[in-house]
Amino acid sequence: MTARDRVLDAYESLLIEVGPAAATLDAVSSSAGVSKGGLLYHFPSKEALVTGLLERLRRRGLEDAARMREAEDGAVATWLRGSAPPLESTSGLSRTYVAALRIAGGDEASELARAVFAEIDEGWFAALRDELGDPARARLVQLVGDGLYLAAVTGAEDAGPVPVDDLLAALAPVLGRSTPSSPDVSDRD
Amino acid sequence: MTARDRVLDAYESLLIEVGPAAATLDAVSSSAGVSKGGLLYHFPSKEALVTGLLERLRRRGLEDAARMREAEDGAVATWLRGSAPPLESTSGLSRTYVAALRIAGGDEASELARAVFAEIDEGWFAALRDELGDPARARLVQLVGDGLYLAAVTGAEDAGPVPVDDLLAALAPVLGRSTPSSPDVSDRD
DNA sequence: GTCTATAGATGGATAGAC
DNA sequence: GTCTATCCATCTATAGAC
Repeated sequence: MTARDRVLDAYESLLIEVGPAAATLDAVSSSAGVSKGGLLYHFPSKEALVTGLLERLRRRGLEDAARMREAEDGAVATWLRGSAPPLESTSGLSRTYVAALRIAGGDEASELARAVFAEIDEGWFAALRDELGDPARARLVQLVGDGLYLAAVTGAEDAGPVPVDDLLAALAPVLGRSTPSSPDVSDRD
Repeated sequence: MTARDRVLDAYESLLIEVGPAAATLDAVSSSAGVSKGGLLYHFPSKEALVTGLLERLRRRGLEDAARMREAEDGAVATWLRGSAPPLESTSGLSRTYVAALRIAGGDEASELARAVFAEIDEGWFAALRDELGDPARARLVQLVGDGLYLAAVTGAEDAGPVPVDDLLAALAPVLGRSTPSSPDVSDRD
């Protein structure tokens, strides 16, 4: 793994575990196993570090939206399941998303953050809309997933594993009879 | 208005508008129209300021849950409407909630923040559950509102006014026939 | 109760060796 | 490409006048 990625991983971890205030260049560099000077070679400023995180978020977010469209059990279930992130075990998008939420509205880079959030949210919304057929229900499902993400911000992880199945059951009247076992998806590779 | 409240108002505004990093004691005090020393008389430390904000959040949150139960158009509609906060015009709970979201997971006080969020979320959940009858649908509705709050974190305010009516319409199959025009609420003053 | 002035600590960033 | 050492700005908090 490249040093650049190790730095971003460490930055994410610190943002999630100790918060933005304690995610200093010193803390990030030592956590990543490089010196402060070494970090600043890869990211010439703290803003560059933030930008690097947001670029990673954008790439992973767009990839995720594409993956949702091809998921076996449908975009809706994939969306809700992915929105209830077990942050410890995940090393991918969920972690990056929650880390980025921590710095959203924090610094100068918030304009870029806003744009990236808007772009990937649009990608997710489009995937849900294309599966559900209409924008209103797509927006509804998206908001449920967003609500799950908010729990990561408020720190309500002690609420136990999120009952995604219960949510899908409660949503059933809205989703119609498009249960996960619908066989109308051609199997492509 | 007491100086203490003016300080908290200024702190909220700075958290929302410029973020936690720039919400320094200098900025808060000058924005509130007092000196730094004056601020530190009312709040002996920055942590005390954070605690003061969280106490205000707790009080307003519990009041809001009580108000939801008595609302004319029902707890669900009140919840969704209140979760789509026009931050500029509101001076009450929504503003405090979003401000607190900005510092959640930031400092040492995050343990208290977590507890306060959990408490008021429980109050909202109970109000929705008592109106809807079962916890699964209550949780679903609550998550939709939480999703609207997440937009305040990601900064997606340019998405236009949130179509609460569209959400209620899309949720109708879940909510059953408990339309807002139910006349079973006695008018008290 | 509110102010000014200042101490003490820490963060971001630069310079330059290796 | 990575390191150490250092500078400078800024933030929290204290001391003490009014």
